[in-house]
Amino acid sequence: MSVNAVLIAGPTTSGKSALALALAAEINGAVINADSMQVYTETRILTARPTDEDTSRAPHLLYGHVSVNETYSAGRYQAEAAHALRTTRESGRVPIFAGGTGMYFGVLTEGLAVLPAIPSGVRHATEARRNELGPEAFHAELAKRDPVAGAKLRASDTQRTLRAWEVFEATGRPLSEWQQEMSEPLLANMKVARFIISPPRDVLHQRINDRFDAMLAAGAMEEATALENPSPTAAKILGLRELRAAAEGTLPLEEAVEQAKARTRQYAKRQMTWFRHRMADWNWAEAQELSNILPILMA
RNA sequence: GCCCAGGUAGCUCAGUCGGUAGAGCAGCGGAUUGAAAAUCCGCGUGUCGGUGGUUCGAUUCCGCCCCUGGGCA
Repeated sequence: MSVNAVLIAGPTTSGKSALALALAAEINGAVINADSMQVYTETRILTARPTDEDTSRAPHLLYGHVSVNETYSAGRYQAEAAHALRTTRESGRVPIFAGGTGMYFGVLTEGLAVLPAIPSGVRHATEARRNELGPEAFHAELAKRDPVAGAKLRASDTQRTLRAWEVFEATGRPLSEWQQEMSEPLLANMKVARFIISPPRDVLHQRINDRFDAMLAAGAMEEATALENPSPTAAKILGLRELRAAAEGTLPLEEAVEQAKARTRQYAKRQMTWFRHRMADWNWAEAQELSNILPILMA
């Protein structure tokens, strides 16, 4: 093997996890998670996390190690992935990163802006401020503190305007300045093989629909309703909102299921947009067959 | 069999007093630097059931046929 690490990305239900497992067994590898939602402990079904059977066949790192009551972030992923990478290499195994979160792959291959953690109190105060002012006035206030962010972001972009505001609030410096300095990519100076598993769209949609039905049959409803106070990050798990609404009786189950499936399809589409434009030079394969990637790995 | 109501975008529907049509959802395209399974931006994709007729022109008016739902038998 001439590579130090393997990256396998793909939209949800593309079969990337199964491929990563098969590859790990083949080349003495360890699978490291690159998915923002599979880190949560209590939501194995809803996030389609690898099973115990899977994890017994090869080491799996950064899966299900975080409670849904905790908030997670790209920054925390950077630290944890660095550690997982080190221990895996020390054990003599090949690290195989598998997942669907484009931004986390960015941490691996491009780095992340270097800036301090923002205290959670600042985030809460920032949200309260935006609610108080309304999106337009909040955006106008932001532009006074951080003109670059003000010009770049729309008032309607809740998430990014909040982020820009809280960074300025906590550090006294505009986010755009912090972003000038990037950390070293986790995989800097390593020989890396990169793959995208990209099934045809109609196949993907069929699999998404089927998988959600399977999740329900496997107890997704019980899993969703059992969660108490999921953090804002965990609350975004697809299907969670819909199933909880159904359990509360505010949405018919059939509609909840349709909405959850639709949102999953839309997510897969966003993933594909990212991959097409940010990972255009990766090795693209339609199916999760080992034979699609082994020749390239061994070359 | 007869009487109503309806057949318009993938779905639910609006509309055109005759000049080839528009909303929501779905879908498609794009952005993405610490909540990213999030957040944001852009785009109607259509034999207006079929067929004859009237008309310069029919999705719209008229006839017939087909289909769906309800009622009467």
